[in-house]
Amino acid sequence: MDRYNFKKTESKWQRKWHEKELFKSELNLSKPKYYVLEMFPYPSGRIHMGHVRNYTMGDVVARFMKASGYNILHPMGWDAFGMPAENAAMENNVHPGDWTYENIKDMRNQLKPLGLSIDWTREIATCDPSYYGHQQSMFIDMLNKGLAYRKNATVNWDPVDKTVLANEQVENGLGWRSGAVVERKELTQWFFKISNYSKDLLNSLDNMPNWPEKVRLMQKNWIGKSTGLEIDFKLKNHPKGYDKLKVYTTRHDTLFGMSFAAISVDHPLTNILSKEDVNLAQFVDKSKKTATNEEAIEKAEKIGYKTNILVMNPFDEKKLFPLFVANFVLMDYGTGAIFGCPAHDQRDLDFAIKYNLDIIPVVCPSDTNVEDFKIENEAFIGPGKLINSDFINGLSIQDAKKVISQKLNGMGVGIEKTNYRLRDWGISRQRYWGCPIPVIHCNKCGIVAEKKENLPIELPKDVTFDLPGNPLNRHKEWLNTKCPNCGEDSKRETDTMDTFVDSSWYFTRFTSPKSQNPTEKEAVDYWMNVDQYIGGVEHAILHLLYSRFFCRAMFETGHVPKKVVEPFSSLFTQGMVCHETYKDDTGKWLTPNEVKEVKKVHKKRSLFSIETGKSIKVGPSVKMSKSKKNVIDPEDIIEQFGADTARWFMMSDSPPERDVEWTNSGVEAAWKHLQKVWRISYMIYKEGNNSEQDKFKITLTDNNFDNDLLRSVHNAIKNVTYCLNSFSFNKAIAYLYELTNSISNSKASSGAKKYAIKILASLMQPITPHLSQEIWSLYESSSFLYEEKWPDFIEEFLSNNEIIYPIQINGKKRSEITISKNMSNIELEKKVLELDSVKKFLKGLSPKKIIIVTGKIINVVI
RNA sequence: GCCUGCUUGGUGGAAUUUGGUAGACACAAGGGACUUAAAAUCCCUCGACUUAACAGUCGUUCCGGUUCGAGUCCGGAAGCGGGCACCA
Repeated sequence: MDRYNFKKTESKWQRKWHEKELFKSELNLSKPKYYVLEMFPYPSGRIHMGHVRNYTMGDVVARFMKASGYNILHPMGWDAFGMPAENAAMENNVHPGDWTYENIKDMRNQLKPLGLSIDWTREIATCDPSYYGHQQSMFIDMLNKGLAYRKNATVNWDPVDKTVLANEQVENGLGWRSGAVVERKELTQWFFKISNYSKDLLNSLDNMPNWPEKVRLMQKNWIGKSTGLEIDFKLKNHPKGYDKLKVYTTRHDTLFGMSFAAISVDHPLTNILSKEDVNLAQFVDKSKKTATNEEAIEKAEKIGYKTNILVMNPFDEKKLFPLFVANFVLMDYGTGAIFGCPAHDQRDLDFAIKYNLDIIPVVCPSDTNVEDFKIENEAFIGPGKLINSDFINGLSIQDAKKVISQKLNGMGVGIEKTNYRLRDWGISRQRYWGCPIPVIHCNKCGIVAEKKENLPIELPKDVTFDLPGNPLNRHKEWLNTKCPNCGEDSKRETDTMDTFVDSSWYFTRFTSPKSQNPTEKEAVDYWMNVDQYIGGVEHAILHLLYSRFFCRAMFETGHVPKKVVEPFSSLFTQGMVCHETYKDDTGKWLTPNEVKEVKKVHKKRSLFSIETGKSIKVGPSVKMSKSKKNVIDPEDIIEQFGADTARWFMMSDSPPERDVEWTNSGVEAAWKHLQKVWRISYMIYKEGNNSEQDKFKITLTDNNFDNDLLRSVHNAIKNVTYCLNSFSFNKAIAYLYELTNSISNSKASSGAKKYAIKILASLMQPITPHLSQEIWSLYESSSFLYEEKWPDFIEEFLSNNEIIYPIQINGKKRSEITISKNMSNIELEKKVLELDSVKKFLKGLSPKKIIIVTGKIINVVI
């Protein structure tokens, strides 16, 4: 018998599928559609195991839904703009475009041997002018609708390289190349008005049952709706024309616990004051030497600068509080100013202790005496009754808020406001390798959109990366242009778009990838929405939220129908692929290929370096990454074991939403199992004569071996179908193991086994398409299993007439009983009490209670 | 720091729906069959402790609660991971 030759078989079927254009999607209004999409990859040049896992999952879904009768769209593209290409350009003196397209070619070649059912005719790359030109056109539409605008924002500024840094390029507050202390710098930048949709983006989350709860929760918190009060505080010693300070608070009930106020270092008042106050200016400079990300700001020591300005309590203008400029007050949230109530806010408390400010408790927990209630190092944020608070004493927090709000409102200094944490989306990047923002700066007309007939504004090819900063700023020919409005000399915008813009609409472009417009009505109406979107949980907030916003903008500018405002009907977030880490005696990381394991002795593993022969320390299993060298190259695995083995292993064992650990033994087990499936398939094929399969009737007979096999087969169909529908690929595989073992141990007739093995091949097809097709073709030489219908299970074959009940005594399993299905509960109780194993515990007494959960369990309470 | 999730044998995990037999299915390990031998394959054992055996006690990160019954529900703690707006 032939050993299963995966190399020959896999390439044979891939070739045939390609020749038949099996995976090409056609719009067909008479058929229900199903759009499967995995998050498209960044073309780094090498696929990794995370890709294998992601794309196999999508492929399993696509093939399963195809068999279930849907018209499938399953495309692939490249998220091709971004920083790595520019870094490569700087390091290796290659053009980012050449580098990117070379990588795309390599990755496509690595992806294809996986045998994915992808329609490659729809492939797109976001760095292609035929893609980003449409993005520019939609930007202009958004500009005209007021959804794109300019305002000042802070960036990470490297004062040595004189360039803007991404957050990931800031390491411990220092620029990654120069090592200089990074500063915050203000630039005028382009923004999308996502804040227009805060409410809608939040509320719609409640109508998305097929998104993971945790993703929706994270987005809710990110959008961060709060209801509070905007209070105008009167100031004393204020600069001219600045007699009021607007503060937003959600805790106006604690107003009488106030002991200071603070404004952001970026607050307009700070700017005014620091012109007169050298020390304040220094403080501001010092505070701005932090990266722009929230984590750095939050973790930095909370410091403040006391100004001469005093803030008045609106109810008692004799009560005056110092105004600080503080580094932890964010200009982007609320009004950029707070009032501090140290007793009931941890940050305020830390600040008050540091600057020796009053700490007045104003909310007392109801189970504590006012005299005993003390605030020490921990602020009290729980519920309680108001104390030390004049006319609101004794009220609940809720009621106190109401009273304060009404009073201040009546005085004309307070207004209730709903606030969102969500900020407008800053899309400007001072970089070359991104989609150019299609506007022109004219001295006469100001900001003017490029004419649509001039799109795409292509990136100039002849650029160099030998100087810091954006090469577009140095490219005179590209930079200088005529104003589309008045024809005068003017300059192009040199900012390019955030790559999240590229990935915010690619899924709509797949529906008509070659259209002369961003989308094509008929195609986008038919194919959208994405029925199943699959990708990493690290995209839970930004990518997914931006896409939801962008689709709303596309709807308002007429590019998609209304339903597309929520483009992803179901979302699945998959876990990462992990591997052990290895370090040698010098602390250097080693790749799994550089390590050899000698046979275990008494469960102790010993590993040594192939190169030096010295022993190796095994570290924890973490996400595969180049830096820790714990990577397995999918190409090697496919070469050694074939795509089906890689696919099978990736889907087995770990549930898809969790991390999976790559182990050699796991892959080998997968490989052995697929060999076994082939072996028994081939043996069964050779058994008896092949017209015997026609003689086998799918019905219960007096052949009990056949009946048992039939039961196994139909249970497997039921379970595998259920598992594939619910993304439980690991469980589906467990059931496939079970069915394989049943067939292999069965003494059924050869006709029954032939029937069983064909079902097995069908059920395995989504996961191991090549092997399954090869088995299928033993019997059905001319048909593609991909196009065959999914098998249905037949209820009457699922079980026999007996049922086994476990019996508990006081909730502990002590015995079991086998009875016929239709026995009454009264009869059952009697039988149970007659059992020796039950009598033993009863000791002649009668039980207090017998609980029978039909079909599940019996509990005897003594 | 803030938001969010996860934790079950030596290992990955299973226990669907509304709380109902903890350890399915695999891996590793140990033993055996076949073989001159090896590879491959097949069979058996496999949470811990007690016991000659029957059987029993404990056991789902930890502490506490609800229940006839808790891996599952509630309250608290610890450990590990993801995100934090310019990585993609």
